[in-house]
Amino acid sequence: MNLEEVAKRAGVSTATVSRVLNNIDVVKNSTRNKVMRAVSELNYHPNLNARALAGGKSRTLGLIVSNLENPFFLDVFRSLEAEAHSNNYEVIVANTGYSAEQMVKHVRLMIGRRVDGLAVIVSELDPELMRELSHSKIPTVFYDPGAKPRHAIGIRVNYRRSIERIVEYLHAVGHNRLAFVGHHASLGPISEREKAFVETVSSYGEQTEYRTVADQDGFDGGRNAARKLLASGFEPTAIICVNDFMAVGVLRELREQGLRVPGDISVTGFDNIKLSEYCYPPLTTVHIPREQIGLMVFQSLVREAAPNAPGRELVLDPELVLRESTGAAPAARKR
Amino acid sequence: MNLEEVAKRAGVSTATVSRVLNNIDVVKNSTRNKVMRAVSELNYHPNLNARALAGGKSRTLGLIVSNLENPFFLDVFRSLEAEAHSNNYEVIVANTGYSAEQMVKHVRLMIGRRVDGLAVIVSELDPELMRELSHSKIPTVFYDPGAKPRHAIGIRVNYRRSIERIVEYLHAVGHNRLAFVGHHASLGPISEREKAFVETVSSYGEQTEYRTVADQDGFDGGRNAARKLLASGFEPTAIICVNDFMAVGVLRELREQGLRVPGDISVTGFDNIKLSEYCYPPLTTVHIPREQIGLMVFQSLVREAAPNAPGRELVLDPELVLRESTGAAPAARKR
DNA sequence: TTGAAAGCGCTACCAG
DNA sequence: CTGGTAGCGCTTTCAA
Repeated sequence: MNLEEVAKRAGVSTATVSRVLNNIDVVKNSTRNKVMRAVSELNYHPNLNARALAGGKSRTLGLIVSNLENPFFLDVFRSLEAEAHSNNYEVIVANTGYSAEQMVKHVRLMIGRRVDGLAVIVSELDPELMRELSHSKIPTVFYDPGAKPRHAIGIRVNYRRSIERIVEYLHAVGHNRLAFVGHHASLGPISEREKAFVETVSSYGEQTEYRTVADQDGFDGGRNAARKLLASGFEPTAIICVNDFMAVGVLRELREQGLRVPGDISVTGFDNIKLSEYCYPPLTTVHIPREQIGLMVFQSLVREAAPNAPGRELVLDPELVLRESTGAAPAARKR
Repeated sequence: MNLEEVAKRAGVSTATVSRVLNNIDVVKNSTRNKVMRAVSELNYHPNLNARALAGGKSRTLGLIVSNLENPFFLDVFRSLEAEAHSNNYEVIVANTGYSAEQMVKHVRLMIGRRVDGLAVIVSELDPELMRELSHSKIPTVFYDPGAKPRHAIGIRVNYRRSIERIVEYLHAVGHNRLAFVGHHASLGPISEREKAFVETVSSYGEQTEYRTVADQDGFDGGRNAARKLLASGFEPTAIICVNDFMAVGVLRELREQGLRVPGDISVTGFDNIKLSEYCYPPLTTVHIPREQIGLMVFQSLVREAAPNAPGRELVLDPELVLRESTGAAPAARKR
């Protein structure tokens, strides 16, 4: 089924059918109707591949994320998609699962598909790959939630400040043995959150101890991290998690070891995903506006968008959300 | 950047480049190397749209689901994708959010993309749409997790039996006021789980009371459902949820109303998503093997697959997973 | 307002 | 083993 058959049936040329299908309003109304009828009678669906090829654009955006299982990424996807849809764009998601191999593969796929824009929200960015990408001339947005934005695109979440607020708050209510739970992909120099943690805690001087652990992103990873932490002999009064997703895993391990939250240990998350309200106890966390991120990503990818060009630079400041997973440090506890 | 430029650079014809890129092993090794070099020097990425157009196939599968936020669907996606990848296929997901409009839109999009196969795992199947789809000649698998499989494709989860097992178990430990929490999309005649619930409970006769409620799929929906249920005056000894996702919402509402689980009320989920182990208390649920579903979907879509054709029909039987969210009915409680 | 025709980049068939 | 070339289905001038 193709344009030609439709054209034949409607008694017009393929050019005219194309015009009708693309809402080019030079077509006489009666002609348009004939075409429309033929289209529906034949149950015709334009071949998008041919369209993209001939037209040189796909009205499709690509989004590559590290872990769709983590609601943070899913939320960004949904928000990007919502914005895209209302601008008549589509978005294709790809999940790397933190694998560099998958990352390469999906980037190439996106290039192969000739997406009109690509958003890369991952932690495993390889410089070589970035070159390959920029070489492709596809408008791209990099956003590494575990690090500072690579290419200035006007989105900046102040992770450092967020962590500071968490630590300050905990310190204020008496916590002096803090632990940070990160995930592997956020280790190393790129981990803004972890760095911020270490620096902030260090600034309190000797009387405040800290430790960091890491495992995979996810429930299991959080649980393992907590287990390792507790097995290490360090007895934290509070555990700061790199995200809510892992925090839920941490909560479980604490529960199983008979530790009360926040009675014995306070726990904080990060992102403020829906689950952070529904887990037990509900998590104290930092709200990261995924909707805004999706919106900004769209706007920076699609030039034609940005209706009233809102400054292009948006710094998202932390908003601490206090819930039941945190409280005052246990008064007297052996060191 | 296209085949021709690569061909020119390598000093061969486009046909040869194409052969190399497609691993057609008639190419002399030295020639292949020249081409490979040109490809990487030019940072060439084949245009997949052109490829699909010319080749008549995309090696891409489409998957449409109701609610990616519900880990059940995400798991099916990941499993389908894993299987697809290992067979050199790609999969594109689309989320309807239970909206019929989105459903139509995405089906058309998939047809437009000329996917080589389409899996539709939703609750909002419209007969008209199904006609449109079958007209498109794209191999399709329908699988409605809330109903019985439409097109026999060899996957069948025995939902009825699963619900029966849950109810029997609860009844055996003394529960006699049961409630079912469903979601809107699973209402009506298509809701196998709800029907099974009603019928099973009814079979216990007068001494066992029951009620059903429904709300949106999700944490909030579960919570609302629980709230409505409790506000109705009915005092269930156990709440059977259509899936784990909603069950977590139910748990929260019970907690906020000061009801203990399972002390005052037992709660069950369905699917056995990861979260069911991590919520509090961990959910008694029924394990639904998403990995198998993804695998079967792939095999029924891609004929060339199914290496040792495993019978094509797989009935997945329920496996009850007992955890802490259920227990004996509270001994003496006012009716 | 409409039609004819030249590509878009690639595959696959036919020769050689 | 390699090249030439006819499409794949659609968009987009250019003319009429």
